[in-house]
Amino acid sequence: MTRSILWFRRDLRLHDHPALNAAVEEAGADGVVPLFVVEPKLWEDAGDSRRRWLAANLRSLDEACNGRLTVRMGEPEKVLAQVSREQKAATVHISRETTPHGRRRDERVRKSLGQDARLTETGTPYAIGPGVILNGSGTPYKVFTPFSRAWRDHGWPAPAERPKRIHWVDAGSDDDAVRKITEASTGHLDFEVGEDAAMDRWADFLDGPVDSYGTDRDRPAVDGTSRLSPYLKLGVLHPRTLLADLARKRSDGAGTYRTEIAWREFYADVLWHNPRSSWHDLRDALPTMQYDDPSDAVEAWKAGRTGYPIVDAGMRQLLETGWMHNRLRMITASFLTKDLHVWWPVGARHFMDHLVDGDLASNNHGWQWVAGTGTDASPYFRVFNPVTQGQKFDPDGAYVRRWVPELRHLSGKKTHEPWSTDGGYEHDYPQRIVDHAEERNEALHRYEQAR
DNA sequence: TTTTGAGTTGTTCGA
DNA sequence: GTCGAACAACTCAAA
Repeated sequence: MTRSILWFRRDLRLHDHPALNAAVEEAGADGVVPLFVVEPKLWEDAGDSRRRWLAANLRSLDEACNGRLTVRMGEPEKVLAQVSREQKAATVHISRETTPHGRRRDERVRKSLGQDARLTETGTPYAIGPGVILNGSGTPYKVFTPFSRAWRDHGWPAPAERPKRIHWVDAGSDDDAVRKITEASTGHLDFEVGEDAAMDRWADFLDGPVDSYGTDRDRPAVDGTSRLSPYLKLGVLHPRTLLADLARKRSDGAGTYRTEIAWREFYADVLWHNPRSSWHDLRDALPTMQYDDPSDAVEAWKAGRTGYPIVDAGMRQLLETGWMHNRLRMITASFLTKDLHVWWPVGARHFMDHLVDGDLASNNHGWQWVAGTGTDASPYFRVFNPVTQGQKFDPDGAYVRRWVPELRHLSGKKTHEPWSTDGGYEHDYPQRIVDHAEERNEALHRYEQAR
């Protein structure tokens, strides 16, 4: 008897899944138990969007496993020990997890399995596992560009073939876990659920939009980004699959898109080497920086009522859909940190609570990049001007009009400055909560003091 | 070891 | 409207 368990975590797919292949190869006719463990704390902390997205994709994965997906609720070290005993499984197969929580959890599981079963890691959610790419001195890169060159030169394996036959074994789900997933999976989602839908979206993006990605990705009113982040978050798609297809494209846009994948890999690598950086400043460059406590202004920011159209449009897109265009993530993050002078984890937490694609490494290091505490030792005087950004990247105001109905009577550059337009406020759009020019100076002043 | 060039995504000012 | 320089000085990576 060599039945094996495939413990799904951030790898909810059947294509290009090395750990699945390892499980199938080992188990053969004795079968593979496809298992998902609902961890109570992670489940509660995920936020409605991400919980719904996870639940819906689990139901899709269950279908792909012929209805045999086993879902259990509880602490993984207990659940895995129990299921492996029940099934007399020799091996629990996983994709290696590299987040702080995942690393601690998997170590606990390894201990709890003891002599009864092995925990075998095959692959990671990344093209190149975090920790692999090192510079000439044998230490981790701290700057993106040299990392991305080394990453590209290192290369990655071709996608793994999906096993031809898989003998799935249902080990029996908890009623409680099934009920939680069923309940959570109802309601609207802005993204098509499941692996087939992810592949379709990728094929559509690859068949055209990717070629103009270099410019269109900065236009929030245009559907010019891949919108694959929710799938990558749960491993419904693996970046290796994307990279293999991109290698057949010659366009500049495809190159830019590959660089974005490199950013995802870079931030995972940074987190691997600096687990504390998820919620603490990566660089202690601003030790005495003065921050303001969260106040009504932060609530206005969260609600999309700052009086700055492009900021409000982004924040409302987040609340309404669980996703925000990347250009808006920068603009809104700059507003919280530079215009409201609030410490970045406040904003990072809000994003994690609402983003369907909320990923600790990418989200929190992205926030630190904006706040000036992250990997980029670049000028602290980089303060996004919400009006200039709006006029540059949403020139006719279409994005603002889509998310801020109070401004639908405006068009063109005026959409971004209702205060200088007759009738700009006739539909009760809020007045600006701060003066950007003043707060920019205040931010520069505080940075100067902190250095 | 020392030196040198470079660093995602910006803004403002003045020519 | 467009373009280049200045912002101020630091860390990193590699020669």
